[in-house]
Amino acid sequence: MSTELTDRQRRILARLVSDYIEQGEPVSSAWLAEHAGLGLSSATVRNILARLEELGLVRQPHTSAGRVPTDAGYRLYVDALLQSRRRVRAGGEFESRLRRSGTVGDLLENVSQELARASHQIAFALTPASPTVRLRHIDFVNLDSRRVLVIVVATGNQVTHKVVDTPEPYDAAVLQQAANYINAEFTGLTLLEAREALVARMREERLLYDELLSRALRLAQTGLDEVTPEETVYVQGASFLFDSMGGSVDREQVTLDTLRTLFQLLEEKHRLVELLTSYIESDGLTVVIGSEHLNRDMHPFSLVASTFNDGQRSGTVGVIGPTRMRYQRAITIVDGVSRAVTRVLEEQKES
Amino acid sequence: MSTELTDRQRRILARLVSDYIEQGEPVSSAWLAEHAGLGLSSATVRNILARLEELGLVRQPHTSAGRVPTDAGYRLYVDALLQSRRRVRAGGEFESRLRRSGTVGDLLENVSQELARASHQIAFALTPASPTVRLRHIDFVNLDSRRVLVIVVATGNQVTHKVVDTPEPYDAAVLQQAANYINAEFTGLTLLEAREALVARMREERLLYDELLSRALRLAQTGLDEVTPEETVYVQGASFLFDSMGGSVDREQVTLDTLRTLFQLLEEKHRLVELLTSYIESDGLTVVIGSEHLNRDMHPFSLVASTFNDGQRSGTVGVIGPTRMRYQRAITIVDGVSRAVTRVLEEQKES
DNA sequence: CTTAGCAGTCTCGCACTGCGAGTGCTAACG
DNA sequence: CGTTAGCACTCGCAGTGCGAGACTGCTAAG
Repeated sequence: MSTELTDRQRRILARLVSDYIEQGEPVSSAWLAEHAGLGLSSATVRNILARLEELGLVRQPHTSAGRVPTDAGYRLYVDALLQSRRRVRAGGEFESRLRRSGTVGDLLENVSQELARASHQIAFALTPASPTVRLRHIDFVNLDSRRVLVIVVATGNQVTHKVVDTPEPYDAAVLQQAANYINAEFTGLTLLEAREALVARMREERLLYDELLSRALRLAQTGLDEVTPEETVYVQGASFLFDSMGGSVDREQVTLDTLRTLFQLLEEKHRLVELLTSYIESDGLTVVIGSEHLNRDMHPFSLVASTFNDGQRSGTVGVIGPTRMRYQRAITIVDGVSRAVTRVLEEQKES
Repeated sequence: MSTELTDRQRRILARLVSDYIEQGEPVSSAWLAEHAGLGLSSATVRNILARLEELGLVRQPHTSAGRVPTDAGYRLYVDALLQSRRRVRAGGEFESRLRRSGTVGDLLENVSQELARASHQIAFALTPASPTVRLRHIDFVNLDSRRVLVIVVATGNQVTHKVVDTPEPYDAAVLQQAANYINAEFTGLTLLEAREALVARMREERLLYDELLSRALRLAQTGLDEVTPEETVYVQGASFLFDSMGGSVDREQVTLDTLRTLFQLLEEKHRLVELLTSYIESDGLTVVIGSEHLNRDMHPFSLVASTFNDGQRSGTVGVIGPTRMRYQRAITIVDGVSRAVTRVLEEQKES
């Protein structure tokens, strides 16, 4: 592993991986000799392949078959891609559609749809619960004697709501007052800051013994505590996964069982979020290939993701597909979309 | 088809269907002779089966195989089940969880989860856009000079929101006033009624030339127009579908391709809604079997659904599975859950 | 109408085979 | 010493043939 590859080895490997990705069949030495562009005979190529196999970069499904990349082989290939990456700006038509989405939710939904459509793979977009999201507006609606609907609007026009049980009944006027108070005093703070400011204020007000205000404050606190904007995930294009298991059911590494497991994973939002957030690298594009995943269920699959960040809100967009994935394509698309998202968010922040 | 079946034929058919459902293999005449409880020889059973086959109720996959029900066969079986139905009250633990869900959305999500869990099949719950839903609360949030976030709370605590473009800027005070006005005057009306009342009021107010109020009213109207609570669908348990294609890939009628098509259908919410709402019968339980579906893509599958209705809001819950489904079980579960939903909604309406 | 018996049909699993693809090795070559 | 031609060898794969087993439909007798 530690051994550096010669240039020739690298080129053979690259060709092998990309041909295998396109064709889906083990690549033979003869084919490489003829098409790799180096003037080599198949015998020489065989020697090189044997070496690559020793290094764990390729393997043969059975004795008399061509070579197939291992996850490590894909890794080298992808790393090379990432270095010589050209940046492509996503279609302007798409970006203007993004610009038109009113809320972060709409935006991410559009993103996941576009990603799935363009990459023909399963796509996701999420924005995790962020401590830097700021309060924009709050509202209380009286439901009955013991329950109040709390509606919180955060930056990004993210609307969340929750019904909270209250120990004592409130009447509409108090609710209105509480909302007005918070909206006047605390908007622009992060949710955490708002909560702290609220607690501090309550301590002061206690001294004043203003019963009404004090109760309003208490309610406001409960509301803020419970209605934190959650992480939201949008997943699109699940049906594309079926493409990855071509006609030959048993030959491919993606079996019905692994597919099923992945679907289960996708259905449990919290597990999915956990998985994805663990890959949010400091910045930029991440590719996780097959067995590099910590999660066993993901071993047959690769993930191409990119984080976006406008300083206030971060998030991840990307695609999931079989390890035999068109990485070049996926990387270009994900990168382009992610940049578009960042641009759009930056713009909206200014306004 | 028009011919009435004899009692014996019915019993044979019922036994055949239920055994096939349990075992998944074509049922032979010998097996039926021994286990059907009628004191008949296999030869006699064969005669009966031949007759049932003429009637299109059963068929044999190949010459020397046992019989398998056709969709028409399932239909007869299910109709018999529906007549002699015993009602089972769903677990109280589940019902109390339902009761705790604050909004209609939460409730339906809980329902779909419970249905999937209990039936081991893909489950859905939806409430369509309903003209009888009433306005509970409205709120406007200023975003920038041209955009306003409108938040509508309807009965059932259904919160919907949308960003609307406005031709002219509003300032916060106007928005506040507009919201207050609508909340004071129009809550309790259906959305349609509210809209009409608003238009009528605008005509009056125009005469008064109160610029501020008139603009507030206009905004309110736009808001109500655009933010109609949409139908929402919750789907759970998609991964259970994989169970329906047991090991023998080619024998079963559910193939990879049909599965794929169904997944595509499930992903496009609007198509799914269209499909499901078309089955909302006047009342009660509906079972749609295989080729009875209008939609070709649904032919390999059956659907068991039940509508609920609390007078104000209607909806549908149910499950989807292969035509070889445990109908008895599915019907009991869906029926129980649907009744539980109705009860819970009725209770909440009173309070 | 029912039933025993029987011939006929079709699937399934198994073993066998020939073919083709592709490799690894070896020996010769520049 | 790297490269290459040649060759023997290994396997997977698809096709074939065969026997066993499972059911049926039919017929003739009860």
